[in-house]
Amino acid sequence: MELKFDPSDPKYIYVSNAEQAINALDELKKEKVVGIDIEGTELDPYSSILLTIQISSASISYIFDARQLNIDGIPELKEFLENTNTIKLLHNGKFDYKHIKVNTGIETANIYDTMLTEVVLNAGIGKAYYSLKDLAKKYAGIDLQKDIRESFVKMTANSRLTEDQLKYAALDTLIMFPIFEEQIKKLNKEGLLNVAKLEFATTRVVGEMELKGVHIDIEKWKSIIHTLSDKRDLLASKFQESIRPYFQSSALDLFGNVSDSININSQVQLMDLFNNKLKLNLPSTGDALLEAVDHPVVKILREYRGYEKLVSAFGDNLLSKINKKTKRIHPEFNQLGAATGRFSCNNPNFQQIPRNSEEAPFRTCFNPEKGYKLVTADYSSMEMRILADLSGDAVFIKALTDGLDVHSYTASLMFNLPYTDDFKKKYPDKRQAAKVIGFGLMYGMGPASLARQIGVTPEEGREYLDRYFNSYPSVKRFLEKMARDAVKNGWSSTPAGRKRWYTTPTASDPDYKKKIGSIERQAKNHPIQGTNADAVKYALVFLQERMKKEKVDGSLILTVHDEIVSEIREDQAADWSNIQAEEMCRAARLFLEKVPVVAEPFVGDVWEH
DNA sequence: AGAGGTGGTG
DNA sequence: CATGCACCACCTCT
Repeated sequence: MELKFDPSDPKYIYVSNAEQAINALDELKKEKVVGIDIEGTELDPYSSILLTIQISSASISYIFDARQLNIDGIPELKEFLENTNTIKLLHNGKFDYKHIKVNTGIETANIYDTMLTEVVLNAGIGKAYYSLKDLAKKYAGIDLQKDIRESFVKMTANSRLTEDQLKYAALDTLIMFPIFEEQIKKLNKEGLLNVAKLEFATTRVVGEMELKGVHIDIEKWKSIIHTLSDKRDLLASKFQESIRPYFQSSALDLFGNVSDSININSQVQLMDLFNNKLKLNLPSTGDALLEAVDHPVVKILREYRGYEKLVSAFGDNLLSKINKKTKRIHPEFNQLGAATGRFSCNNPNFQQIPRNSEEAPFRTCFNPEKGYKLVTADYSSMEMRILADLSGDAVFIKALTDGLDVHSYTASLMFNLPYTDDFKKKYPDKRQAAKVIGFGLMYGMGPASLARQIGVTPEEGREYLDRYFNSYPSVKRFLEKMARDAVKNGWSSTPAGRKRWYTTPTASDPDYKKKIGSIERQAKNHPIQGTNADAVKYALVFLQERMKKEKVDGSLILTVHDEIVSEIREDQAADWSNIQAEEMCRAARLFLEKVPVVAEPFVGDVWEH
């Protein structure tokens, strides 16, 4: 591969007035592909000063000084960045998209993202080697020096950029060309071009979602946490009292209070208490085990843990994430957070906020801005529908098409009972067993854990599985084929073409069977979970386009695996809720043709459904 | 700093 | 022989 630039002395032109900008854009308009990067003073787009926008051809980078230029007075720049003709190479384009949008209002379009591409090309393997520095090394053999990046933090609205800073800024755009060339070849070879395009389209939507953030009722949140932490503290004291007899010393602390005998949060100290003092002989302190232990100390601990979990994981920390400028929380969405193609979320993780309960109605604290509503829609039993469709099982599909209560119907097949409207009431245990299998199979569950969950012997668990598979023979064939192919090929794929790779163990590996088993389970799950993810991503893209087209005053704000939440102006919310469900179904139907797809919309003043 | 345990979500 | 997918946050301990 031939480089069109000198990594040690990259060519650039510094652009600081309108005339230079227009000349630069005239040159750039001739290119089919450009590289784009920004430099700013901070990671948070709302508090960062945008210093430069670098746009480059394969050989020269134009460094637009965003502080010197009156960007509103150069409509050519907006036209260029928003055009859909020029391919814009970016690395983690979501970041640049957000900074450019907040600082200039420009919505960068037609993104090719070198980072997302690398993750798509390596899903399931080689975790966390996706920085621009890694890719420069891997694809062009170039060592990028990143230490200059820190110097941008100290910049102000007036300070001059140094030669070193400008060269660094230029190189970050130029370096993406050789990476792009090589990645495109791989995308084509692996049939991943369409998946990559889906990710590129999604990344702008995710950028907008992160910029919008989520509104929170701070007082309500504080009040819930306050109540929960009081209860927790009370239980902690009760715990210490109840174990004191087992400890000899009751030392006083500096303030004359009786000090705690053990740290209630330490599993080491709990194990000592359980086994040496209480003689309970427990292998661990997990709740699944403690559930079956009939001892007052254990009962208090379990109750304590319930509150401790909520207070520590969802307490004050979440409030510290409220953005000073926007007064909203801006969680970070990683659109390729899971090897299956699913999103993950952090800072904070909105995908693990507890579901509303009487005592801890956390989700009701997330509400719309005044004059707006939250519109929530989730796919109904999506993964089950995917399994039915992909396996092509005629009986399973018919049950879904006829709108039956699938778990009851499955149980009726398994146990040779008539399917009736009151089946759930008449045979709750049988229905429950069918339900557990229905879900467990999608994770590659075996007879032992099935038996554990429904409280039967392993032999009976095996029999239940057989009965299930006899009812839906194609499901069995489908899952086994997924497992077999993944072990044979070293990868699995969703119908959309999204791949996940596996590191197959060598025959001499002592854990060979265990590892193969793990691959088989992952491969059974991947097309199911991955297709759900593919559908949600298409839905996000469709929804964003539709919102713009219909001039709806609102934003997408959250996605939680099979759910999408938007914040919509009051008078438009009802209509939009139907559109949202409709677009989600349209997205899913790209992959599911044999089963009906259902998305249930809900309009409300808080996050719930 | 990183691992392991525990537990919240879909 | 063992055998449930995908995450992230907080805690303790080394």
